[in-house]
This record gives sequence, C-alpha cells and structure tokens, in this order.
Amino acid sequence: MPGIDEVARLAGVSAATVSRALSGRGSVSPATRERVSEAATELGYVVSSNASSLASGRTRNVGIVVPFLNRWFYTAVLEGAQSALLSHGYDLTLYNLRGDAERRSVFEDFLLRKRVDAVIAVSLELTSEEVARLLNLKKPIVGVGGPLPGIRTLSVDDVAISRLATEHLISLGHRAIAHIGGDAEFEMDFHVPTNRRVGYEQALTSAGIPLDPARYAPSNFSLEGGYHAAKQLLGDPRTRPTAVFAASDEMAFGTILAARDLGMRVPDDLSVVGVDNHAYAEFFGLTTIAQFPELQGRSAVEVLMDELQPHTRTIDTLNTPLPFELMVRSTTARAV
Amino acid sequence: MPGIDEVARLAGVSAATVSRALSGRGSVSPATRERVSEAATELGYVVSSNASSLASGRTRNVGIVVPFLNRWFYTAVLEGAQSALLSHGYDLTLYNLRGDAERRSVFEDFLLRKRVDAVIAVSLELTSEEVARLLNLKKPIVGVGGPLPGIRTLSVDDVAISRLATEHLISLGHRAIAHIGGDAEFEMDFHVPTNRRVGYEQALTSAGIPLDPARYAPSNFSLEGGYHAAKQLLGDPRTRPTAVFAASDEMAFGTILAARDLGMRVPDDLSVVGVDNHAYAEFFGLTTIAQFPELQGRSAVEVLMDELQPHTRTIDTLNTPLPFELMVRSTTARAV
DNA sequence: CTGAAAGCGCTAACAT
DNA sequence: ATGTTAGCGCTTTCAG
Repeated sequence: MPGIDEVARLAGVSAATVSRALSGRGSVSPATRERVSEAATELGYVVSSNASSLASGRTRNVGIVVPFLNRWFYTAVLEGAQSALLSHGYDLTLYNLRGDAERRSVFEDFLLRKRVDAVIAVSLELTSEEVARLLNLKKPIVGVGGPLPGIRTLSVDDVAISRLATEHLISLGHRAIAHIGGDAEFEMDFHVPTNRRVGYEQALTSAGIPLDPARYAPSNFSLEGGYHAAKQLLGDPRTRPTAVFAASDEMAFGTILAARDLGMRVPDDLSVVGVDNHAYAEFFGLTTIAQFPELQGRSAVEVLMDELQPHTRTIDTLNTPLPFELMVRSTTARAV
Repeated sequence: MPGIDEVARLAGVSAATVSRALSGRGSVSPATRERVSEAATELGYVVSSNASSLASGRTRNVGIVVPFLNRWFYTAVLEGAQSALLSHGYDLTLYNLRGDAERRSVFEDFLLRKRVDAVIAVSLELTSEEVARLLNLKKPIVGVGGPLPGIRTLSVDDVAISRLATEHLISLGHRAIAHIGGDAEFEMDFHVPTNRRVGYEQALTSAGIPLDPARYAPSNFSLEGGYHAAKQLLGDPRTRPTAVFAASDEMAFGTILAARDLGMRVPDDLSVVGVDNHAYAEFFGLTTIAQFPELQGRSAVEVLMDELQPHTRTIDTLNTPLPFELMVRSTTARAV
C-alpha cells in the first residue's frame, strides 16, 4: 500500500500537488495532472479515506437509515441511492433500525462518529428527539417517503396517487369501491396510509359516491394482510364491492388470491388496483400506480450532492415533483 | 462537538487515559474509567472514527458486497449481518454490484480506500482477478452462500438440502417427482442450482427411481420463472408428475399458481416443496427447507469478529455447519 | 496505572 | 501552478 509521498516522488512533485491532482480541488497544470495520475495507477495508489477525511472534514460517505430491509420499497430506494452515490464516488453506510436497542445506538452513537457527510432517512417516523439529534449533526439530511418535521423530504403525492387509482376505477363504471389501507399501528411508521385514504375518499366524493365505512379495511401492507382484509371485504355476496383499491401492491396480490379462493374472477367479478409497481405486479397482471422508488433514492442523492458540491449538479431533480404513473394491466375492467 | 481533550480536562486526566478508558484497550483504574465515562456522557462526546481509524489502523467498519438487493435472500443475510455488526459496534458499508461499471469501481477503488476492516461477500461469483484484489487487501474476508476459490465461505449443504426435500416427497409415496432448478445463465452467479440438482438426483437414485430429463425444468429462481417452468412440466396430463421440488420458494409459489391455473389442486393433485422459508411461505402453506439466511449473515460476522478481536468470541459458530430444517406445511401430501 | 510525545496519511492555508 | 508548513483528533509507544 503506497502512500501519497511515493506517488509524489515518482511523479516528481510534492504531496500537496498529488492531492490536488487526484482530488480535483485547486489548480494543477494538465501535464502534471497527467504525470500524477500515471504515477498513481502505476503504484496502485488509492487515497486513505480516513486520512483524507480527517484532514478535510469530508468523508465521501453517506448514511442511510431504513426501518426494515425486507420490504420491496426500501431495498428499491436503497438500490437507487447506492448506485447514485457510487457514481459520485461516495460510499454508503447502512443503518437498519429493526429493533429498539439498535435504534438507540444508531442515533446515540453511530451517526455521531463523524463517519458520514450526509444522511438519508427512508420512510421513517422519528421521535422529536431523534430528529433533534439528526439536525444536531449539522449535516445535510433528506427524507424519502414520509414527511419528517423540520427535515426536507422527497415524497410522492400520496393523495394524488390514490385519487388517480380510485378515479381509474370510477371511470370504468365502478361505484362499489372498497379500500384496503393501513391500520393504526402501521400508521406509526409510515403515515402514508392516511394520505392514501384521503385521496380515495376525495375521488369518491367528487364522483358523488357516498363514503361507506364498511368499504374500508385496515391492514398492514403485506400480502397476507391484504388477503385477510380482502376476504373480510368480499365475504358477503350481498355487500360485495365490484372493485378494490389496495394501498400497496402486496396487499393487492393478497386481494387477488382471496378473490380466487372465494370463486370470484379478476377482473370479471372484481377489479383490483394497487400502488407500487412491485416486481411481481407484471406477473399478476396488476393494474397499479408505479412510484419508482429507485428514482426516489437517486433523487435523494442528487439533493444531497447539490448541497455537498454545489456546482456539480447535472439535472434539476430539486424542484421536480416525484413522478408516478398509472400502469393499466389486466386486473381492472369495466363494471358489469 | 467536544474533542477528547475536553473530556480529559473535565475528568482531570490526560487524553491518553480517556482513549484507554473509552476503548477498553490498556489498563485504567476502575475509578478513573468511571470518571471518564461520566465526563464523556456529560459532554456528549463520541470519538471521531476517522481520527481513531487513522491512528489505530482499525476502522470498526466492514464492507459487504452483494450482487443484488432485490432478492429476499440477500436482504435477509444483510439484516443478520447488520444487526450483528451493530452489536459489536461496527458500521456496515454496502456495496451493491448491480452493473458492470459499478462492479469495476467497487473492486478497483472503493474497497481499497482502507475504509473497512473486513469484507463479507454474499453469493458472489467473482473473477479470479476480483478474488485477487480482495485477498490483496490483507483483510479478513468471508463468503456467504457460494464457494469462492481461496476464500473461506459459509454455505449450507445444498446437496443435503435438496436430498432432504426430495426424500420428503419420496416418503410420501411420490415417484413422479419433477425438479425446477436454475439454468445455465443463472449458474454464473450462484452455482447453487447444480448442487440442488445433484441432491435431487441422489435421492431419486437411492430410492431406485430412474432419472428422467423430462422431469427437469430450468428456470431463474423467480416467481414468474417458476410459474412458466411449472406450466411446462404440468401441461401434459399424461406425463404429469405428482410432485414438484422447486429449488427456491419463489419458484415454488409460481408452481402453486401454475397448478391452480391448470385446475390442479395442491396438495391433492400435486405436492410442492421449496427451499428458503421465504416470508411468504407460511401464507402459501408451503412445505419447504428453511435455510435461515439471517443467521448466515450473523455467523459471517462472528467469524470476522473472531479474527478481528480473537478473545471476544461468545459462541462457536466457526465449526458448526449451517443449519437447515424441513418445514412441513400443507403443500405436500401422500401420493394418491 | 497514567502522562508526554510522536505520529497515522492526508489536506489547506500561505507563500512563492 | 506548485511547494512548505501546520495541523485534523485520536492512539500508542515509552517513561515513570
């Protein structure tokens, strides 16, 4: 492992120049820069991130905090963020909060070690103390997926998404439209559910369809939860809805399976629409609202990079609202 | 952000003593240790990992390299590893290889920055050059899930797993047992498929059941892939198997859905067994072989910790073969 | 058991 | 554009 001095010697310059040439900060003549690069590759030199960080105060590393790993949405955001960071030359340190002890130590120790230049918080509901600790870092922070008080957040417009989903069903002639959303417990961590429900209700109201509490089933965003909620909703043939809007694709899959088990055909007897465009959505032919979580991760990184290195920005993701898109497949059809 | 000197001043000792007291290396009297800890908490002091790493050569950070994030197995391993690392006070830097450019820079730049004390490679098929680079780091490395030439690896016994799965079917009286495994392309990244097929064939042969190439369908370990492979296998009613052993739960789910679509009942007309104990397995009532990927991640960390801090080890995960377990649910039944 | 002193390997003024 | 000089904030000999 050669050090900067050996590169300097080989290139016939000082260590300072090597540093400048390799990092791109400060001016170096093209010729020297070239010689330095060659010397560096020849020796297989790679800067020691610790020494560099200590001296410069920059770590080229961002922390990303997620509540779980085992849900499709988080890993997709993570992939987007990871790949964007890599292309900017940044490392990504992962903090998974699954568990109270872990949660405490992440906020009270790990994030304070000055190992990160910035933090991305994914779909987290944080206590005010946790938010305070984050802000105390005096580092750029951006949230993805859920509004955090005092922290800038990238989120899709959940109300608009569910309005769109519901309007799609209405436009197909459905009026008996049920909704499977989140329950109180789930709300704690996401507060996405409420927004989705609001959009659903707005759409119904605009269409002059009265709201019916019996058409709402709380669930937990999982396949299994969706299955049980759907059974509940579809069980009574006299009150059966003709369409279900599920607040996540996984719950929509559960709904499709429940409908089959009840002998209903999708979409003939029941239309189903979800939200996410999950990896399985195409397989199930699920009509859904895509929300591009990878892009969300990517955008979060762009926002941070813009703060970290103000001139480097390529595209203006900062003021673009996050996109979503209705993907019409084969689980929705005209009401009979 | 207070520095070590302020803590030293408040505790009335030198910076060296603070360092010793807080890190646990070198001897400090209990009384002093106590005073130092108090001073540290009072000031909210947390060591700067960069300064510490630079001075000590230890980073308290391990890198984990995965080929994808969007498969259940990887995130499960990741969760296990993350949580184990956290409890040891280590950070986890994630490298996701999805893409050639990314792959190159991970191996040629990122891993060389001396930011990690050790590396975990998950289910990776590496070129010999990549392996060489890893070994060149002179850092502890452990693989999870696939044998890497020259690198110690933790893997379940895939042959034994699939022998068990197949024997379970045989013991239920099945003789027409099909297998859905990996295809050539997939083999590149995992080489798990071959082992699974070997176990399947061993079990059949031991039971005196002749192998039939028509009973094997290659696929790609996905739900969709399993679905199509199963349709192929089950399509002809005259040659239909009475049981299917799928090399992953996702493919098993696909098989179940394909069977339904063909009007077959599971397990009455068809028994299905998978491998993984995927999060959805219980929902589908799938009989499967659990392989505890979280534990695999956890064990990988224990192995590394054992090298990094030789005396600290709690349990002996080093010489224990990785466990797997047949979970009998409701997709397997006696052959009719 | 504790303190003083010498770096770890780089970067950032400040000169030139 | 480049070199010189101080550190960045800790850890670790080495003394005592």
